[in-house]
Amino acid sequence: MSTVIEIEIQGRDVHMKETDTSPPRSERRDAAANRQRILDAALRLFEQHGVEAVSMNQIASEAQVGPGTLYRRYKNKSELCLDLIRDSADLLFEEYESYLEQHSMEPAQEQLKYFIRLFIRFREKKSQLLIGVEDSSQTNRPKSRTSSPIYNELNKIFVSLFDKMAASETLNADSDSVFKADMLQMVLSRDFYSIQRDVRGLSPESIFEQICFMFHL
Amino acid sequence: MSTVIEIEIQGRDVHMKETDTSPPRSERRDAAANRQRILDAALRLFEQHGVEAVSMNQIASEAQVGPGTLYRRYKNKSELCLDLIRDSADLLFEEYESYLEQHSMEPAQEQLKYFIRLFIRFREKKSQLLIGVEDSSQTNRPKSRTSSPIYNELNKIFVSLFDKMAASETLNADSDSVFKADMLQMVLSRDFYSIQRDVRGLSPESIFEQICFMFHL
DNA sequence: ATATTAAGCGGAGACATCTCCACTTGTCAA
DNA sequence: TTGACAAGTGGAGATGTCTCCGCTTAATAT
Repeated sequence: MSTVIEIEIQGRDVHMKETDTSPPRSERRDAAANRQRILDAALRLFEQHGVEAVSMNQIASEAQVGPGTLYRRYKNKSELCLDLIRDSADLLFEEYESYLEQHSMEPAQEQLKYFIRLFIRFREKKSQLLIGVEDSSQTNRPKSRTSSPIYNELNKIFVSLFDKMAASETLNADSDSVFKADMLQMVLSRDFYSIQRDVRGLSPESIFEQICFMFHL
Repeated sequence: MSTVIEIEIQGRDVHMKETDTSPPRSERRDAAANRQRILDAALRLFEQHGVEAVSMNQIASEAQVGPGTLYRRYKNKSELCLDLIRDSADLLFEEYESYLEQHSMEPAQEQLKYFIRLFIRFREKKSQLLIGVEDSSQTNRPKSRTSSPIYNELNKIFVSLFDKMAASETLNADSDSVFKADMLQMVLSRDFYSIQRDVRGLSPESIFEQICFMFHL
């Protein structure tokens, strides 16, 4: 339990500043260096060969650390991708925040449409890494997708938007916002999105329109 | 290419009769015996330890064949599960056919609802094996889910039903039946269904109702 | 400076998937 | 029967994921 919390804290430290000698026992300097080398190596290999084609072993040896060291930080490739995409994801949320501040009076429907558009752009730009995040490797299957922090952040946003929409509608039936949100995320997930894009041949714009239609937006 | 076709034919032979000495060069007797032993072993192990916990190696050695022999027939565990579930799936489709014959005049909407109910029952009864079918192991990822024969059979049914519904509606907008069908299948897939059932705590009935609501049924 | 100590390291190895290919064995035609 | 041959076999091994655990070492207290 405490372990999990500490790792969480370390992760945030790295994202905040460089020289941070605050009370909660900072990350060892050599460990930080290794972490950076891992991230660099992973990014390089991913760009060169594609996320799917690169193995954890390759990353480890490219970063000149043992496999154990790599797995110590990242339970699997999915978590590694998550770390690599974290900054972009934060940017996505920030962009949405700043939009919200300037369009706080717009109907929730429009806000939702804006966010969906934003997310689809994100998906297109970071497709490779996002796919990496989404398929958790076999061993820790049990919870998988739903447990990803990004999934939950997104879910919170969608639920609150659907709630707002339900509240503003005069006659609304038994629509469950959580169900709707999960469904929307399913539709925006790799599994569905890739089928529509690559198998069915839809453009991102068409997909957006179909989604809006299905969710009455 | 020809290989694929022949395997297909052999598969059907086994499902049709026992002693079938028809022209297209039947399956060797010893091979058939092995196949049966594999199926038996797999079913036994799956029931005892759960699908996810059983490895292809275990199945092979339990069936007293080499790993190569096992993989010769089934590219992965997913295909093996498919073979084990095939009969039940056929039954599902047959049950639907016979329903259709007796309710051919009902609105497509009702027919669709009936089929969804049928499928949810199927899901509940065969959850273990169905999950096994749905997650294709890593190596042949590219196409995965969409390419499963069962996925396509289901898709055909859903598309035709949505088409029928669209036709009977006087004012219908740009609703794409294929998109809807894919979406419905997504919602009935392991990924989504399990979340709703196990994480969100919904009962099969609630899930059914939510689905109907979301698809205007 | 030095000792203490837990974070961090790395690689051996358990176990999984899947391929390859030299060998065996039913089957069929002669 | 028997020989030819394709269908079928099995297991070694390539490659991958992930764990375990004894050793190393940076950070802190003395």
